[in-house]
Amino acid sequence: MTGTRGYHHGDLRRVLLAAAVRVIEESGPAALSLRDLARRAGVSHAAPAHHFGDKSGLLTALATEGYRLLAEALHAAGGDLLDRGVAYVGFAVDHRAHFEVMFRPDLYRCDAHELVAARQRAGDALHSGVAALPEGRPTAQDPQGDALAAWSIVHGFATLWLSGALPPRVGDDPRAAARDVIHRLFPRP
Amino acid sequence: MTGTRGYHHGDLRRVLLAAAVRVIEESGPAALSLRDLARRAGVSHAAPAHHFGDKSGLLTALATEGYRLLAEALHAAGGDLLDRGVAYVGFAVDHRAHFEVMFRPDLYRCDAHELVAARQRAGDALHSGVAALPEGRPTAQDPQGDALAAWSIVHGFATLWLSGALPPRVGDDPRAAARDVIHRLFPRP
DNA sequence: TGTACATCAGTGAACGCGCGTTCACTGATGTAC
DNA sequence: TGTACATCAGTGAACGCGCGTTCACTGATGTAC
Repeated sequence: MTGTRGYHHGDLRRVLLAAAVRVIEESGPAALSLRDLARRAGVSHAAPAHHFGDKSGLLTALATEGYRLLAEALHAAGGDLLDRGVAYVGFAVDHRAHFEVMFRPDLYRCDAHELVAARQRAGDALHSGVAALPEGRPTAQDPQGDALAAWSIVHGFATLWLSGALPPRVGDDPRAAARDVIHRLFPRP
Repeated sequence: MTGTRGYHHGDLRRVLLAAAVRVIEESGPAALSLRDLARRAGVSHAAPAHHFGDKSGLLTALATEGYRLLAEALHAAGGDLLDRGVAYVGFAVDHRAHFEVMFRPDLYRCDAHELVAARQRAGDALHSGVAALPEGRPTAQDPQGDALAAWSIVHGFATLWLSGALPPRVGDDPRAAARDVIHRLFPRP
């Protein structure tokens, strides 16, 4: 809050996570170092270890936060599958650092309790959208197959968008472009 | 060929690239170091610089090789879009190190001449599959939209598969699972 | 209201490590004559 | 067939750097009495 701070930072954990997001957005997770984060937070280089133990502890916290944010975003999008798909892409674009770390299980501890729970909740939100598809569709007898196809197409679009591999023709509105792509998988009558 | 080698290695460039593939498959591109590659090749640590200049030079060569292999794989799959999609996923699974580097443009020099050419050829192979779709389809008036959707769904499936995010239920045959997923995007009459 | 004490967050010096890069060198190979 | 020379691939010692980790410490905060 105030410019000067005392011996105790007060909010260091949150500040370190925010700094990590900034670093990853700029240079990717490989460029992350605890010393650099401490420098950015204006704190001694040994301080981060107090909160996260080590680097993979910090990334575990970041991935957990990411799964929570994703679950929230999916729920906020409502029950329609198309909207949920767009929300998935929107999450990836708005939180690219979280998104990138979440799908790099080698970077963090995948079996951490809080992380497992958050991931489960996000997965449920993903699947319950497919259950809401109109009945009488050709593939209605295999909703899990539909869920996998839906996940693939939104995840692929988001990944390609973030890597900058898409041609300029696609435009600069990821949500609109994603909506069109998803619509081809689940056409409306 | 023989166990002993003289002062000159003879095939160091190729051996270094192969070692890089192994390292990336084991630990990801972040774990790559020129000194480690030299060690694995049984060569002094300064030798790699002779062939690649620096690390991003080596990764540029690796990405270029990747785009060449992808273009080959797509052409070898024939003209059918479904088969090309399956081939894309097969390439990603069989050459995960190449695949991973190719879509991390921050790791290499994207404007290198050979790389640009190879990427162009792979992109053409991807698009010409969509052109071969049967006419009279609902979205036939927008083949570029179809191409983007197809690319998204195969890229997403491949990425999810490689990251280990897919549930066990999907099985252990990525090509078969990919075929089913792509089929939902382009159903056969 | 005041004092004593436990707890916790952050400090700063020290360590060893692997890395990339540089540079003068040396051994092997090929070519010209 | 032999010699001289240019070229190139690989060597090995040296450098400085940023990193993670450890550890005894110190300052701030909260609680018990």
